[in-house]
Amino acid sequence: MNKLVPNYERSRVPLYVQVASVMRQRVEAGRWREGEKISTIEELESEFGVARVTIRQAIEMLRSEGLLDAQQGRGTFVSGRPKNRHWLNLANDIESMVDSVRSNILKRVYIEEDVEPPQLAANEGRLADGYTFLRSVQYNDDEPFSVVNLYIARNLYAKDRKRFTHSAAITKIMEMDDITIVHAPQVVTIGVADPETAELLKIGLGEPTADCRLVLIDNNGIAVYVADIHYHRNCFALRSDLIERSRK
Amino acid sequence: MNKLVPNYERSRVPLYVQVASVMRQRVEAGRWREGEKISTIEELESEFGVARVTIRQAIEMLRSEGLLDAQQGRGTFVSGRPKNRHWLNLANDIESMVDSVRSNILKRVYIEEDVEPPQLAANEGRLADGYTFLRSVQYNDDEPFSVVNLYIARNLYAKDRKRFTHSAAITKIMEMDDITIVHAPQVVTIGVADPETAELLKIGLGEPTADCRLVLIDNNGIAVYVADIHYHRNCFALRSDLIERSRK
DNA sequence: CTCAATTTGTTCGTATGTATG
DNA sequence: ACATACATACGAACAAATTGA
Repeated sequence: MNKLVPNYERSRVPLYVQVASVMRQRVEAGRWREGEKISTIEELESEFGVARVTIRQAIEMLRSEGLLDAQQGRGTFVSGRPKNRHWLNLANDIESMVDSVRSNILKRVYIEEDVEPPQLAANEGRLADGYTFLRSVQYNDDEPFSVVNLYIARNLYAKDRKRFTHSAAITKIMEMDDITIVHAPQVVTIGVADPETAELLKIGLGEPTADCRLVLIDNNGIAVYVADIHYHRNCFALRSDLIERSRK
Repeated sequence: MNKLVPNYERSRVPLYVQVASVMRQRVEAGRWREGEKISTIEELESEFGVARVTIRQAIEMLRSEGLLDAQQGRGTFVSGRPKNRHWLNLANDIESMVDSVRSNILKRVYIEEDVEPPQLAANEGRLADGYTFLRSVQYNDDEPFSVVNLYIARNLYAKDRKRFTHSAAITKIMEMDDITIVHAPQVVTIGVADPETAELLKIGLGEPTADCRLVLIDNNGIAVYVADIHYHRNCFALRSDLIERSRK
């Protein structure tokens, strides 16, 4: 008993929210199947070591998400599964990256020319003379799934303002004959939503996101494209095959 | 004003924790430099649209983490940066994967023979006759950074119980002459810590983790190795180069 | 040195949320 | 449903430390 209280101390999130997280994962992973009757409140009570009301609050949360359905006298049943899980596959090579963004619906929310340059890591090349900053949001089915914060070298942007304003920059850049991209370092980490990102992705402040940093470096060693992309964690996945990858 | 309250409604995490997350990220990203004086409490109050006490609670959180130092009459200063960020590089090919786990310090916490087989996705091969389940925790500097839940085909495990019990399974399998691995599909997603994982990684229940699913498929199409790995989000990073990758 | 401005620290009262039994 | 306890959040007032005119 009382298994969770020490964890509660660790995370500062309300207990019933923690309990709800675990139960949500059980539904999602299929440990609790759709239509199935889950454990009674009393069983859950003793399993999690929390009070009855706390379990009820957690169930209420999942009920409002459409995952559970509690019926007096009968029990609590799984009524649905979370949607939109991991349908986005982050690209592993530049061709599929270009392919995947070609058909994206995006909305530019902010553009500013001649901004402070981004900070570059050791392997991310050298700074261009100046940058234009673009922020856009990608939508799927009217739901936002990623926010792109992008620095493009000023001279590149100047070549086709209109195009960069209305469609994905990476496609345009790879099509340019006079630019050769020789490196494209990418780093994927887990980050937290800042106020702007939270607002655009419609998630809570401080909630986790999949963060992707992608830089395109031309044959002069200049970082002509520097992107910080925040993906909604529920639609993000990165698939690869370690064997196909290594035999070349 | 009152910018955050709608976000608060979205996430159910205490407001001061949300504010602390944002401020922590500012320190980490270098927007607030080490030694620098940050905005006054009153400025933060109006920026975040929350009460004074809420800002103070957030600052107190970061103070206890060693990131901020508030001095009466002077202001609040950045006193350090978060440690242990992204030092683990998830492998992109099987050789570096084997290399990286060779020197790992791990602790087996649970072994069970003849368990229920894991559920396999479409591209993850066919089930072996039976499986042995192994759970281990990886440590770095006495800090846990990943939990590995592993199913090994029973016949493989039987070949060298001792070895599988005491060191990394993947190394052993790749060394075996009579087994040829032809596919190694890997999927990386963002998950949440269940009670066992939270306990082993010493994090809060429901906190995000980087989840890696790795399957080794032999030349008969059998999934001989099925791993679900949960990484501590703070030490996880996946680095690659989209260009080097695509030219082979 | 003193004074005023600035900034963090502390406390009160109130309201609501969370958790237990 | 109820009683109790504690956490969270607000607004406002006042105290204490620091700084510079």
